[in-house]
Amino acid sequence: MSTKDRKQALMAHLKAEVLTCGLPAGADLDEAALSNAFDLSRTPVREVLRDLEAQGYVALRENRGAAVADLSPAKLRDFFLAAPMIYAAILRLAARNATAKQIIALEDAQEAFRAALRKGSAADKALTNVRFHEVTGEMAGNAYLLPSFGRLLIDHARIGVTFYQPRSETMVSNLATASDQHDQIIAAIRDADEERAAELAIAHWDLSRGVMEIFVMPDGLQGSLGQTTSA
Amino acid sequence: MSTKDRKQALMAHLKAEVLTCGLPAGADLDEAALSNAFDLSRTPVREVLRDLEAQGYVALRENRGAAVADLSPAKLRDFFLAAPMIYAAILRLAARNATAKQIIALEDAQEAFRAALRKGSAADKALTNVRFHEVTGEMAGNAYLLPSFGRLLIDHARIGVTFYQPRSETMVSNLATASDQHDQIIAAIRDADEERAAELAIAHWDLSRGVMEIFVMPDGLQGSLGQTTSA
DNA sequence: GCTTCCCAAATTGTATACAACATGTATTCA
DNA sequence: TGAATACATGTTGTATACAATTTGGGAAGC
Repeated sequence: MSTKDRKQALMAHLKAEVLTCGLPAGADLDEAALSNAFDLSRTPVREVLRDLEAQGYVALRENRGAAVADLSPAKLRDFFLAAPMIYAAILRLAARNATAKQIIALEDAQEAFRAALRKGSAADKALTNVRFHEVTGEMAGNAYLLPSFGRLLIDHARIGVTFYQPRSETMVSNLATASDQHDQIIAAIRDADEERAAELAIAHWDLSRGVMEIFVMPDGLQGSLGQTTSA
Repeated sequence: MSTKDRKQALMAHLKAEVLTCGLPAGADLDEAALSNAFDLSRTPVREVLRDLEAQGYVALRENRGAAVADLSPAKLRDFFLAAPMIYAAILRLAARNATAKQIIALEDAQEAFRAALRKGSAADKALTNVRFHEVTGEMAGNAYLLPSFGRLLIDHARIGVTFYQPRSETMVSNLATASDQHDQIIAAIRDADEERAAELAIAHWDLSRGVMEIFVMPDGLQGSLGQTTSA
């Protein structure tokens, strides 16, 4: 296994851990630990961390190492503002530009997502969902939109981790709806129907927004004031 | 002068050179040369180059060093597609969120731009113009839009270098119009008039588009077919 | 004369040693 | 007892040495 492979393995590992909140927002990353865990010297490890910072996965603090990018309320607000516009633009361009090979890749991604829904872990669901949207980004292929889209996908996945651990009937049905929307998105792209693709982007994102609202504003706990027992 | 300062100097130098096309698109960057020019070892130089890649200034090719990011026709097309949407969103958010201090910074940037128009070099004009728009980006302050906006600004500056070396009456008048639009943008932001700010974004960008069309499709050369003398 | 292959030189990528900085602890003095 | 400072420890940033890969030129073969 060459150093290049180990470097890519480190990259993939950290990406997956961040996306699935295996490494929660704000978690410190130790260069030395990563070095010997992946059998690399600190130099390439630091390069990987810089790359991940560029893509929005981690934050580097001067003389104080790397940490998983945080998700402050202010950042969530930014997310809600930017996501619909960017996503609609991405799907519109995807419908305009997708190649036959890319459409097959999208169908494959959707198949993997469905498989994860049936029998995968929460992490599998989050990662396969991200993969589906990444393919739409590749279809759009706009060098100026992709950096923003990538960052949206990262935090979309992290917020949605709750989504993929369905605790309520509503969430189970939301997951099924999301999968259906993926199918409709594929159809719109195959038909090169830009308007429909843009509409579906908004709809798909509205669904996620509902989930996120549950995440931010969960149902109040049962019980009277003064009760302090847990379970 | 500490190493940190020299590192920042290298960063600033390369950014300015790329923005003003002192280093043209595609130009190779030599790590070793930069190292002893700025009295740094190759390690921090490489880190700077990676940062610049993340921001869209340069491209790193596997085992073949860094080069100034190119400006292919395909990328220009991406630019024309994404710029109006992103820029309108940025100015809309700027009008919504700008603080008093930021408005002063924007006025200062505009003053510097005007000064450059009067008696600055083409590079000064390009850099002060970029600075003006960077301030609007800071005002918008949206973590998801800024990466895209930054890349647009880089290539906007590079395409516009021709713009800031006015060779024709049309271009001189365009420059004056651009400056006027900056003033109107400041006013819209000060009034927190989002709609007006978004309109001005489109108008300001349409002006630039005209310049770029001249850039891409200049007037045909005079002279008959078969002439081969130059000057 | 042209192509192909191989080697040398240069450049990029990695490892390690060293320097600078930050953090936590213990000791000392008020 | 409390606070402040000095020091020890660990972590980050930089320099340099080394390995691997690319590139250009020259010699050999067709």
